[in-house]
Amino acid sequence: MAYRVLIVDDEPILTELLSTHLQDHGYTVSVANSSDEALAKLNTKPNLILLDINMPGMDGLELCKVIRNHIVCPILFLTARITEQDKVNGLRAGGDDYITKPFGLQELIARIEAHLRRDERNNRPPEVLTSQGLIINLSDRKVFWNEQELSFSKREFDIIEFLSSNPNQVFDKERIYEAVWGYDAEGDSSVIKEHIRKIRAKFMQASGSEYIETVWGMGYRWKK
Amino acid sequence: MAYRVLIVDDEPILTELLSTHLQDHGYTVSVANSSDEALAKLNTKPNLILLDINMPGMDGLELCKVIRNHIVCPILFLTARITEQDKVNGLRAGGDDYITKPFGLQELIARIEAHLRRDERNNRPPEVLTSQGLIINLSDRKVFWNEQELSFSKREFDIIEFLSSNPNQVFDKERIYEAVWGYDAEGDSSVIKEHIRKIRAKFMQASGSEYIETVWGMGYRWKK
DNA sequence: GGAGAAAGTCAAAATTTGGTCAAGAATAAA
DNA sequence: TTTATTCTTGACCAAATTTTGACTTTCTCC
Repeated sequence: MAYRVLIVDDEPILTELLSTHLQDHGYTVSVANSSDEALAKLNTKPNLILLDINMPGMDGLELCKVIRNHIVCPILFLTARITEQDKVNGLRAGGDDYITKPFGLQELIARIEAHLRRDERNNRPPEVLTSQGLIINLSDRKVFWNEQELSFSKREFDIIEFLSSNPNQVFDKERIYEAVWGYDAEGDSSVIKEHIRKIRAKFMQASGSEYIETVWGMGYRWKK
Repeated sequence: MAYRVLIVDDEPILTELLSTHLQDHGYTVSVANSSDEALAKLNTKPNLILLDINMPGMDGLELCKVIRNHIVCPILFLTARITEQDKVNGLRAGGDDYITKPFGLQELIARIEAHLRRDERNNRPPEVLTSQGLIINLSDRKVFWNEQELSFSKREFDIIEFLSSNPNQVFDKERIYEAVWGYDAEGDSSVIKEHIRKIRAKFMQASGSEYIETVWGMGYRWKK
């Protein structure tokens, strides 16, 4: 899905140029040539906003504060001024970065990408990032080994989730059973060894590592 | 030291019954027949709270939230209701477990013990640091001599845990056996000398020190 | 020093535990 | 419905641990 960028600047020549360039790089672009227009176009829910500081009427700093009341996304100021005081004002207003005119289009793209990446990371659901290469995304319930996605059944993922969220701690089968099946579940906690076997097999095939360690007589632990 | 349990229920017959039963099992019990009384009795610093959900005035869920602002300990709800929604509400309010009326006293004791055990484990200081170089990590159940990890079986570790947590104190074999195997375990406490031998051998090989000292005719002590 | 009790040693037996497998039961998908 | 997937169970094996008992050593006290 393409990222949406909102460009706010009162110089049509510049906005046209930027718009074309960003579209060439795969972005979906909205353009606003005034503050009012910008506010009206917030409903496009941009992933990132490029904002000119010098505009007639409500200027970029003011606009930035207003925008912040509505949505959370990276806001990059486009500006000619670049005093220390300007930076402070911009950050106070809720901006994320400055790009001084004139700027290279390459640089602009690079900055935009950097901010989108960071934003994505911040808003990303909590992940357990274990040893390099392995990503366990708890809210999507997905596991990646490098680029490859490993598929686990519900119970399997539940066990992985519980153990990997408490790395290095040993949990006996009763405790795991209680955590995954529910404290009031009835049944034999020996099912766990079967699930553990399946989990290990999948990890082993993909990554060559088992991740779950047996502590004899005690239970299992997630080896980080 | 006996665990302290606070029972909060507006039915005197029930609280009386529970109180007696828990006392028989060695617990120190406080009883509150109302929410107000319960709050007043928090200063007994209970290790665990049994809380009736259905009470006049502030109900158990509300009370639970309030209690959570004061102390951290397992809170078990006593309840007749048991819908899925109730569980969610209870957990949201900060409860740890549900026990539905009517319940067996056996089960109650078992649940209480399970929670106390877990609580103790979670609140345990992460590691015992004995003489330089030796690290005994109780929650991970790992022992390090400098960088090297020493491996111990369950019983071995349990013995090390018990002794090293009470350094310099002498315990006779009966006492150690009771602490590690359980007060109601049957068997010959002479097994201990064999385990001690194994433990000593492992420590000796790695560190050149035995750590466990024999006090002739008395028992063993952890030499710090 | 010697008797007797307590602790240490050792190897083998007994038990417990975890891993594996196959098949049946339950659940979800088509 | 059929089909496929997942979950659970029980049996079996292998490995690791725990216990046992016979034996030796060490210590204490007379």
